[in-house]
Amino acid sequence: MQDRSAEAYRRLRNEIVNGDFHPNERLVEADLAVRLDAGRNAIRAALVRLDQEGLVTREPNRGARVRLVSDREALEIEEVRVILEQLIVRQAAQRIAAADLRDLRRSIVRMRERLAQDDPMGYSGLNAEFHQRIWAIADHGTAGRLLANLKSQSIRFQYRTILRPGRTASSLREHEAIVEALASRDSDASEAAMRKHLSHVVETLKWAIDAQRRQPIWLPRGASSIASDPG
Amino acid sequence: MQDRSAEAYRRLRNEIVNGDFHPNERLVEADLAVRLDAGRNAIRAALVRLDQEGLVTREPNRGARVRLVSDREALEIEEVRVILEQLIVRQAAQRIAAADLRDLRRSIVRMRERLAQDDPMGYSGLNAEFHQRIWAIADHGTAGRLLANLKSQSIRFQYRTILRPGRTASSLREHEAIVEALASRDSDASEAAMRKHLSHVVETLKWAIDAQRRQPIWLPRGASSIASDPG
DNA sequence: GTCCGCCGGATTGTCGACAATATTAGGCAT
DNA sequence: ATGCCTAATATTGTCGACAATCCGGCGGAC
Repeated sequence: MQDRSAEAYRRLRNEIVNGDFHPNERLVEADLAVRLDAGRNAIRAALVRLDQEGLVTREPNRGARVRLVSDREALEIEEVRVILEQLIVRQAAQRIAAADLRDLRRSIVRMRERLAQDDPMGYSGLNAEFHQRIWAIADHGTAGRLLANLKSQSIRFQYRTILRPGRTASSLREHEAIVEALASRDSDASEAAMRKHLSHVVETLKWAIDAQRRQPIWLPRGASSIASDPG
Repeated sequence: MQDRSAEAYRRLRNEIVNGDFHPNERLVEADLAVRLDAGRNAIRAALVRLDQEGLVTREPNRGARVRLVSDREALEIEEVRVILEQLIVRQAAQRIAAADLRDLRRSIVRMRERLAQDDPMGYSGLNAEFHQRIWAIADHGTAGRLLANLKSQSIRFQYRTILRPGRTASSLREHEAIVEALASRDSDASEAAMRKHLSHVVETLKWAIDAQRRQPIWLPRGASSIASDPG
């Protein structure tokens, strides 16, 4: 593979991460093949990859489904993310260059704009970009890969955390603190700032999960409020 | 897949992790198919999985090779492992039951035997088992999965660390300290003991890498001292 | 009315053949 | 002898067909 299959993989992955499917929705190879204009084996290879990546599950002779990550697992993922981000920001503090710092500050400015325009969705995108920029600065391939993977698995939950009132403003302040710590090239301070930030993220995630428990909401791709198919 | 392919995947994975191949050795689909008695597509699926897992690399139209992890990457992996093990042992301290503690102490006893018999290889196996037991106690699926994956990637390096003189004895003492901390159900103490242990592991890894740089050794599957094929 | 087993459609798993691409070997000119 | 172009080989990528398996519905027994 890596020719047609890589294309199918990318497109399918995007659709899953974007939330184009219901949780637990069946992924029928033949359907995907026509929809993505690829051979069935290309689809198969893509599904194997996505399975290994944790985005879909495959059962023998029963096909693939988009994987539903449980509340508990979302918290686990976030726990791991916290410590990985701490490791990374610590390393970033030691390697950061002037240009990097400028980029980060620009990110902050743009986030401030989104906050002023009351655009939490736009803010969320910039937030992801901000963290990825730090990964790039740290240049820690292993940790970066793992973080990217974890993020893709839990993205459905991230969506909900956006809705928390007042969260955007505090998030911005925390980001500013991280940048200042990085500017001083102080690993300990950077890690502390990141830890503080992420502890609030975890708290927000718990809030989102509780809110979800009380009143489920989620209707992607025009469907009734119940998520999974009858299976 | 998941029928024949899963079998091929397991066998191939074992062979790679056991070091049956040279680093960078080519993995020709047809050859593997006859050797593992599986169809070529089963092999293909297995290679895709192993690629995603980081054990092999695949280039378009050029096939798969067992992945060579660099010295730098081995250190990165160990860094991540350190923080993941800390997270896990902390959680294990909160969940550990009497039976778990008994098992851990039994592990220690067996390790002591190996040390007395001057059997570092046997000790190394028990060492892996010891850590996995802690993962099981912590019951942190996400972190456990990541750790298992990282370990398989860096196993070639672990082999070399075994040879360090006197390392086994100190390792055993550090393990005992971890068990005692776990016995008191003290998360902070457990994390500290684990951190101390792993800092020595990292140090030993650096030593092994340096030793390797000075005098390369490695001759799996009857071959000349030069590792990769002429390609 | 309910439970059980059988049948038909839908979907995945496997195989073989062929096309596309890379790699090697050989020949020719210089 | 060296370097370049071409042919031959080795290997991967793709397709189609068929077998194996699962799922749901239907009818009969009680």
